[in-house]
Amino acid sequence: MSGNTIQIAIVDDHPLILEGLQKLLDNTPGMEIAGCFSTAAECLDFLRTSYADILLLDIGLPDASGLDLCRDVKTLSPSTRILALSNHSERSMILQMLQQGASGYLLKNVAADELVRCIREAHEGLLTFSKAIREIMAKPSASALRETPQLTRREKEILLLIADGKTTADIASFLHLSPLTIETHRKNLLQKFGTPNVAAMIKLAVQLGLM
Amino acid sequence: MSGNTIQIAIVDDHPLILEGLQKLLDNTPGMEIAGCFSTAAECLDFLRTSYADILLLDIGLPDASGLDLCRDVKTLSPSTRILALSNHSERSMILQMLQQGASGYLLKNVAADELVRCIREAHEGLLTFSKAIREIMAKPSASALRETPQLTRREKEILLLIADGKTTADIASFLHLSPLTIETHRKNLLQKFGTPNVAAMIKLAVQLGLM
DNA sequence: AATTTCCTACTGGTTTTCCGGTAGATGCGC
DNA sequence: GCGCATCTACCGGAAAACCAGTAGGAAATT
Repeated sequence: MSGNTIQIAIVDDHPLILEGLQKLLDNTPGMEIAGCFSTAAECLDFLRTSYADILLLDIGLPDASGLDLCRDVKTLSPSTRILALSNHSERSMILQMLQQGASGYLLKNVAADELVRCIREAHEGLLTFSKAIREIMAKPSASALRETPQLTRREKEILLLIADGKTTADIASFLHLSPLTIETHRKNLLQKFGTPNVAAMIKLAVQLGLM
Repeated sequence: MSGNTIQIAIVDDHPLILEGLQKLLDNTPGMEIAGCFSTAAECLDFLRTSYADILLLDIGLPDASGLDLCRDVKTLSPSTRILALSNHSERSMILQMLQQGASGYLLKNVAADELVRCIREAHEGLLTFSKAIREIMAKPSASALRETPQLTRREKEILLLIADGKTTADIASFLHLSPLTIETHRKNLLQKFGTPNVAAMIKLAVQLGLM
């Protein structure tokens, strides 16, 4: 697989960036470009037959979302470390890429030496970020500060059970309560979240980290 | 607020750890212990009247979940940087703490100099982790590799609308399709996710990063 | 050309949720 | 002791979701 040089694949639909990265990394000792692609499909094709230690992945590709591609790459080649490259820096996107198995996240305005450092760290099996990202992530996010409905103990308990796919009757017998009681709690939950039905409520609850 | 020394608060229900941290940090130049607490309630009380630059937060407290406390602290004192301290190192917990606004995550077996480094970095407004955590996070997670159901374009589209709280009728008129068609898609979605109802499906979908 | 997948649409029936109330018991804080 | 929040429980009815099928046409793949 990997010799003593780090094999790097790059996927980015912007030709200039692709060229720039290619030149930079080819002239860096210990690193080697294994392939350059401008679409998700090409990139996945490559990984079906060849190997890369690191994949620099532009998450703004035209033919697939960064999240999908990240997941697909990890399925195809779990040991390839993915470094996400992006122009935007929304916390939620960063967190989602990490959830999908990315090993790091860099803004595209990253300095050359910082990029090289991040590739090295990712190759050593470490999570890594450019400094700008570390600053953004350490700031309290608006979404984290979004007021979470104040739930009672019972309500939290029932919320979890609902999210597990239990029906009112299931929950009632599980908690040894009347189904009517559970219905009341369910009703209050929907009201507190301000959502019209459980689908929207569960989405909100998961995004707020309540599960 | 903060002078030239970093004001540190600690909350941990394990007396030994509390003592150890206290001794260590009090003997570190540039750092000062602002308060030590063994329960979430005490900690929140303190923050209502006093200030800390950094809060070392044990996420295994008896009287509140780490996530709840993190959220409450951030609401009470948004500029306090939270460093999560924990014995367990599940990816999902780490991601959730970050979502709630934590500035870093350390395992309790962290070395003294690493702890000091992390506190300094967090105080500078940077996201920071102990090395063990960076290793764990860079590994492909089981949950990320959990096979995501293969959804068609239509199904993804409808999944998002369902998660937004739209009813079958809403979606049908929005997409100019028969409600019966939407029902079929909904049914297929439930089957592909293997969930008994939308509540469980939406939870899974959000956790898989599909939203 | 043949096969598979996807999108569309339907039948008919059961279960569950959703909505609008009301209301007694308990425990907690002021 | 009084108020407030919480937990419990109920009614009746409308709306929506859920289940188990069938089926034709379009599009992509082989």
